[in-house]
Amino acid sequence: MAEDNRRTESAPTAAEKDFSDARENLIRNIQDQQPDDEILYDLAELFKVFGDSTRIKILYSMFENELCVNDIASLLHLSQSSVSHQLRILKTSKLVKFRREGKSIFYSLDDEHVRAIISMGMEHVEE
Amino acid sequence: MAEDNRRTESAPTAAEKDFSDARENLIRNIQDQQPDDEILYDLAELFKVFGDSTRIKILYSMFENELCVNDIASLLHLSQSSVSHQLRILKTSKLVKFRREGKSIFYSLDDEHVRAIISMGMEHVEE
DNA sequence: TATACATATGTTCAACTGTTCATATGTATA
DNA sequence: TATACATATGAACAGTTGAACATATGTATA
Repeated sequence: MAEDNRRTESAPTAAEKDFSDARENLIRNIQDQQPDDEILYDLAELFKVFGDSTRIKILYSMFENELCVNDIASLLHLSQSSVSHQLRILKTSKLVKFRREGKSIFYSLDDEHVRAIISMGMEHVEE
Repeated sequence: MAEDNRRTESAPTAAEKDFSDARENLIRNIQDQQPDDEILYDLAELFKVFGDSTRIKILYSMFENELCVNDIASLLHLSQSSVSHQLRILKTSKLVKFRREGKSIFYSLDDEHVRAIISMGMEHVEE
């Protein structure tokens, strides 16, 4: 009952052992090189923001122009509330910036990264 | 009761009207230039795949190496099932490719776009 | 300061998503 | 072909999320 019943096959050969040792080393190296969980979490959060078709449409509409909430709402046939909610998310994740002019607030893409990320994604999709 | 009560303010000036006409033109131009909804939907779907920390970790672990399911599971302390489920999603969206070698299946990033998108995101996050 | 316009916020709810567990499929070898 | 290993799949459940609605805040002007 207490005997070793883990394998009915023969013991690993020396070559097999070398291979599996190398594999374990590789895994440990990757573990060490992997960025902190927190950074990868933030990275996922960033992409999550791009990962909604309403937000992508909003971002795309601002690709070359600054727009205010009502512009976007009428442009994309969305409710004002919905646009405002989504813009808040885009502001929070620093994907858009804004400036006030009288009663209106003009939104635009925050930096070139945003454009670059969208463009990269476009290339991948348009294959 | 039937009278026009929409505005108690004065009628728009000529300058105001010009501005609002120009604005409407701008909106129509953007509408025309906007890619098809279907493409923007696909784009959002693509980013949605990047938008999960488990999948990002998996992708990152394959940044420079091909790995098999169990490698990833032990590397990231995830269940085999979870890794397999996520790899299926990554396969479906063409972010990873794979090759079989005996009992194992080695996964790796599908192309340079994937690396580029992750790198862009990293730059944005690491500010 | 009352009114209209522009934007923001809070809440509720249905739909979606990732994980887990159990199980199935595929592959190599004794 | 029986066994072990590697991966895949299916179902159920908890947590998350976007949309809609009502309402609040901020701003300009009469």
